[in-house]
Amino acid sequence: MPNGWEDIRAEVLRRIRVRDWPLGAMIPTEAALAAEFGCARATVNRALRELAAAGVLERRRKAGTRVAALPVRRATLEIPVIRQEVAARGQTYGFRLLEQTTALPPVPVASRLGVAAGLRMIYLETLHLADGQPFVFEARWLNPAVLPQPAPDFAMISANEWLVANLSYATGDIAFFACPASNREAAVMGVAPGSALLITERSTWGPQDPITFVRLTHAPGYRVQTVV
Amino acid sequence: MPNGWEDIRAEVLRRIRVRDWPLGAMIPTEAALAAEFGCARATVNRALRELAAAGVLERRRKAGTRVAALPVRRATLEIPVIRQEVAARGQTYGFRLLEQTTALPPVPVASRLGVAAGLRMIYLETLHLADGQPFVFEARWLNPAVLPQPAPDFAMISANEWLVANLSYATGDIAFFACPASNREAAVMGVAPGSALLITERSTWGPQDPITFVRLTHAPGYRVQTVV
DNA sequence: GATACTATTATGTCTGCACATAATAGCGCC
DNA sequence: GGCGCTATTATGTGCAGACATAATAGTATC
Repeated sequence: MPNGWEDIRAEVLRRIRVRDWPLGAMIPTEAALAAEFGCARATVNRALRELAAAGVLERRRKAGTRVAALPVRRATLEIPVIRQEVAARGQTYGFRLLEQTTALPPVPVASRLGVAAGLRMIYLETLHLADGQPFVFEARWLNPAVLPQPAPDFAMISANEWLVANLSYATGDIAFFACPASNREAAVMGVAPGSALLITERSTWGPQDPITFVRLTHAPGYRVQTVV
Repeated sequence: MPNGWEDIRAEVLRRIRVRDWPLGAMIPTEAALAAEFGCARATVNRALRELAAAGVLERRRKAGTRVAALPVRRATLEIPVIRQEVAARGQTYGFRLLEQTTALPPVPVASRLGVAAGLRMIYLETLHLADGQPFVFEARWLNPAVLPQPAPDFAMISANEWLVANLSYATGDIAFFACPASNREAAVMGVAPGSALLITERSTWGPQDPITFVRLTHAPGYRVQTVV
């Protein structure tokens, strides 16, 4: 009886699930659905737009709306600041700045970020601790141009957190993969060399400039968890 | 000049980035912004709603809209059918059904899915191939109640694909983690035991019943890639 | 038959208005 | 001061109508 956009979204989803509208099939126009449900076209539009954003429908002007033929699942990850992640587990957070230098980044890092070949960048190694145990090993290349003068003291506030608080809303990409622990990683994390570790790599760009490339080595057993 | 909702979204984002509106600060009301930009409140609403969905703003009725204090990055992963993933790399896809039995699932699987303790489920092992090389090893527990009669032949169509095509739009959760290759995984994937492998685990529920739990073991070097 | 233009059509967006809803702020009362 | 009710307010949603836009389908032309 209440025909809000969420009701319409639910009804459309139901018809897809019970194969009233099979995969790949066209569905009625917005105007037709609005007439059927007794609501404004804007309301149907809102419902269908949400479903299209979720990957359930495919819409094209003039062509109409069809049920996605091979639905692509879209999962959303939430990537909090590491301190928050540790706190959310009920553990106490700490970190140690292991190294800070300025150097030429390796070619893969420079090309990934798209910085000039000869640009010297800040290199930071930070170990994040949960209840005193190694939690994440952060190896970061940072574009010095994005830092204010004087530069923040990354021994006091972790680079991870400073960047989120001061250069947020940048764009970037993220990758996850598994990697055997290098000797350095093994020593820092306190695991055997060759152990299977989950790695997160992130590249981040600001409005104009590249900002940072970071490789996070997670402690064994770490899971990236998602709710669809 | 054109003050569409995307222009307003861009302008709001710009003001946040340049700290016109600092992290955690309240921003003007929809009505005020509509007056400033010379557009309808609905247009401002659309822009702010999108930014709230992206995690940039936090909105509460009556309380108003504020810039998120500690922005949580939200990354969206697209999880295609394995066949499509292989095809997208320009490789030829193939798969082999290694095993199909009916058995009691291990307790962790049963409890994760929330099925009755004594329910026998279908167990499938499928090896997905890219250009003939092992790409993903799929170990799946499947609720027999969701299958039609007669059951599909999972040697002809992979369980992965049949489920997407026939039981799509279910909900579930996804986890990624790194794991050393077991002897079985090492043998199937053709790698050394103990190699670092990326594992994906997915649990899926339909409207009423649990559907499936699947563990995907990815070939070495596999990356889960995201664009924010 | 091939190509270029045009009409049609479904979605995309905007406006201006209205009412619903949730949560705060203020008031009165004890 | 502390409690509970009420008024206010910002967002959430809805409607009807309008125009914009993109893409198809059809038509005219060569």
